[in-house]
This record gives sequence, C-alpha cells and structure tokens, in this order.
Amino acid sequence: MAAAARVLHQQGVERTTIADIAHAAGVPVGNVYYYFKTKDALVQAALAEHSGHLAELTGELDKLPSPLERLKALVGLWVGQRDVAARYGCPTGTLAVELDKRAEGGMDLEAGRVIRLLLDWVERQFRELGLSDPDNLALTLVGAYQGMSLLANALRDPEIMTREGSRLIRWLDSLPDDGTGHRNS
Amino acid sequence: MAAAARVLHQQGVERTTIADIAHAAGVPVGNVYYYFKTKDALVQAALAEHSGHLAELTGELDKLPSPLERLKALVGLWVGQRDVAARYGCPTGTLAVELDKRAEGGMDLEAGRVIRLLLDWVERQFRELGLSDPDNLALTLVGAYQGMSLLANALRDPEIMTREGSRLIRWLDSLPDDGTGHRNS
DNA sequence: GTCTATAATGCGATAGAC
DNA sequence: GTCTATCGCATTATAGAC
Repeated sequence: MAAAARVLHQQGVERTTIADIAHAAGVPVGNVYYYFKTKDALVQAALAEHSGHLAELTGELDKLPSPLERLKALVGLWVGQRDVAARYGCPTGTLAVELDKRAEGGMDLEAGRVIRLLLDWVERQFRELGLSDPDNLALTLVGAYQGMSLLANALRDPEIMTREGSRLIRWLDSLPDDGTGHRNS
Repeated sequence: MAAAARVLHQQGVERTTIADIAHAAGVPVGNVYYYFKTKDALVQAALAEHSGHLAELTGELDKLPSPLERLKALVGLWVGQRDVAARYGCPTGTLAVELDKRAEGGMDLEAGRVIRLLLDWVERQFRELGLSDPDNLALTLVGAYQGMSLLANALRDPEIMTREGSRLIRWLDSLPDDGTGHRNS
C-alpha cells in the first residue's frame, strides 16, 4: 500500500501499471492481485494511506497548545514539502484531479473525502479561535495550499511554496485573536 | 482542435482516445492522424486552444478602463464558470496536473507556460495599480483560482467558487489604491 | 500464499484503397 | 485529402504450477 501510494503519486494513476507497483514493492505481479482484485482497489488503498498520513499529521499538530500555532505549523509542514510539491504536486490534490477524470465506480468523490477531512480539521481550529465563518476560512487556507501546490508543480518552482507560505503565516497572524481562544470578528 | 480541447478537458488526457476526439469532431479516425501525427500533437493543439482563449479573454478585459475593474471582472468570469469548474476543474490547471505525470517529450512544462501567461497579465494589472510585489500578488490571485477550482471539482460543489470569488472581490477592493493608478503600498 | 505464463482487450499508429 | 481495415504493443487480469 505504501509503494502504491508513492508510485501512484509520482507517476500518476493512468501511467502506473500494476507491474510498476509490484516492482516498487518487491513482489511479483500476480501476488498483487491476490490482495487487490483490481487496479481501482489499489488506488483506494493509496487513498487510505493518504488518509492515514493525514490523521497522523493532525494528531501531532493537536499536541500544540493553541489553534493558531497548529495552523501555522501546518503551513510550515506544507512549505517543508515544497520540493515534492514542485515535482509531483500535492498527493491528494493531484489524485483528486485524476480520479475525477477516471469516472468509474463512483470513486471520483473519494479523494474529495480525504480533502474534506483536512478542511474539517482546519475549520475546527478557526472555530476554536472564535472566528466567524470558520468554514469559509478553512476553504481559503486549504484552497491556497492546493493552488500554490499546483502552481509550484506546473512551473516547477518550489520557491512559490515558500513565498505563498510566508504570506499565509502573516495572514494567520493578522486574524483577530485576543489570546483567550474565544473571539468573534 | 476545439473538439480536442473540449473532450480532453472533460475526459482527461489518458482516458481520451483518438477515436473519441475524431467522433466529437465528426471525422473518421485516420483523418485525425493526417493533421496530427501523434496524440501528443493533439494535446499541444488543445493547449494552443486554451492559450488562444486566454488571449481573447484578456483582450476583452483590457478594454475596461481601470486595472482594478479588469481584475474584478476576471474573478467574475471565473465564478461564472463555476458549474464547469465543479464538474471538470480548470481546463488549464487540470491539464497541467495530467501533463506533469505524462512526462514525455518534455511537454510537462507547456501547460505551465499557459498559466504563466495568465500570471503575467495579472501581474501587469497589479503593477499598474502601483502596488509593490505585483508578482506575489499575481501568485496569490491565480493560486486562489486554481485552489478553489480544484476544491470545487473534488467536492463537486460550485458554490465554493461563489464563496471564494466574493472573498477575492473584497480582497481586491481592500488593496490600497488612490484612484490615480499609481501607488506604492 | 507465492510466483510464472498467458489470455483478453483496448488503443496508438499505419497502410493503402479511393 | 478522406476514409477503412488492421497491425503491433502495452496492460489488466487470470490460470494454474509450486
């Protein structure tokens, strides 16, 4: 599953063959089909990997004391992945684009579910900050991440992540917050 | 070329066969190969279509008197395309994601060139407004567009375009501007 | 459960009649 | 320049020995 997630991210769903994944995992082709009946099942396994990785990540961030620190740390993690993003794009975002075109078995919405998990977590942070319209703020932050990842990838320029990341940090710092964790703007 | 651009956007590059494009254009398969030697040549033709469409669009916007009006009209056009974006994503953005994975003939950077055209035009508007860091502002605006298109597509929710569009309009209006068209912030 | 060999299919590309 | 028929190949998926 880890090999599937990695190779599918780098090569894309359509250009990746089962043989590619089998090779990356160090097993023969037929063996893969023993555990995953179809290629789509492998794609779903990759999605589960991304979902698990996200849960792990937010779990770590939740240890930070304030919601603002958590959001800023999240942006820091994004920028830290700038070279991967510039080369292959956001794993979940590019997968969402590919699955939308794939249009079989109604799997085109499953990547959206992983993105929804991130949106919900971010929205929770904004809500804890006492800000109004936390759902719109989450949309803005996650949208900015997907946008800067796509641009960095399309232009092959990791510095885009750095520049936009800095702006997002300043934006987060500029949001109204009295330090109590309860605030309406 | 128009049929290629349309079908490639809707079905994706890898899932679209030459037969699909030939059918959409109302010509037999072999005929397509008389004008386009390979499938990649068709993809490049589609990119040229997008590039031409963009030039046409900015040409219209350039008729508006002020840069701020032009940018706000651009956002309005994006929101006006919300149903298409929610169903198939931004034509150029999704193509950039797909071509990055395709990785053949060095065509993976050509979608980036079209996006660069948009970035440059937007940057020019910000520069005319006299704002500092017009390149970063362009990155923010175009990045927001790509991000909201991807989210709208992944979640199949055109309203995301409306909500983020409204925010972008407010953001543009909040930028420092004295009405002379020359200003540093 | 592991692995090899192969069947079945779909697609890019071409040949060649008209 | 238009169109039909087909080749060659890559890939998903399976059969079946071990």
